[in-house]
Amino acid sequence: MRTVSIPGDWPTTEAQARTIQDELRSRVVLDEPGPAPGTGHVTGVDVAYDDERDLVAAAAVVLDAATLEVVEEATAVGRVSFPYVPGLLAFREIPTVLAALDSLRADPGTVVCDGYGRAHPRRFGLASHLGVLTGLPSIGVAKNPFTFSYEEPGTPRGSFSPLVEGDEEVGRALRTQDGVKPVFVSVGHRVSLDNACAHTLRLTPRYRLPESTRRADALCRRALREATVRGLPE
DNA sequence: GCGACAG
DNA sequence: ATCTTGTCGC
Repeated sequence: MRTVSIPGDWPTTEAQARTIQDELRSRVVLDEPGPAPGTGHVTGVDVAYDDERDLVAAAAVVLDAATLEVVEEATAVGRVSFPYVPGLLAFREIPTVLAALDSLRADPGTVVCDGYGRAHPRRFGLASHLGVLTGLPSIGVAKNPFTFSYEEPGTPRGSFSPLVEGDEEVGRALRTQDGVKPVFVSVGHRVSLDNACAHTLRLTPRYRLPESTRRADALCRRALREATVRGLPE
């Protein structure tokens, strides 16, 4: 497990963080379809917190996109780098997630985030931010619609409806299991919305949430427990 | 001004 | 996210 510190130039205020989002947003690539779903690698990333001890643990789990078998795992722990503010989640998660991704030997392929990409107040959620910083194709799969609205998709798995703000489509509410609450898919970087949904469906043969995020969730919690016991150096 | 609000 | 018991179901 790698240990990371907060970058020296990390934003301190919400205003600074929003300015960074506004600057980086222009680097998002939206006109690439991305890797064909079911080929290559897919990497789930997730983060767990211990606010008491000011600790954050991240995990990156690389899966074979065809078989969903684990190819490689990596974790990192550090100090919490930003408070939770809706719309600024990325500043809380990114340093540790990047460290976990960096310590991977395998090609991450497409990165699947637990949160949003384009479905964001400034169209630059965690998945977009991570995509721009790494250059990797990325998508966001969130458990909640946040401030966006949607019509209930049909009951069968695979049904979807647009996730909208006003008349702008920012993502999709996608049913990944029959009759189960949909997940909210949005594009991060270098992946089309159609392919983002296709990836999500391939990653959900059995459960509501993608195998990638389920694996990453379990792993970062384990990493947090170990870090809590051992503590962080210095 | 008040409430809502990814994780 | 995290705090938390039991409970229903495969």
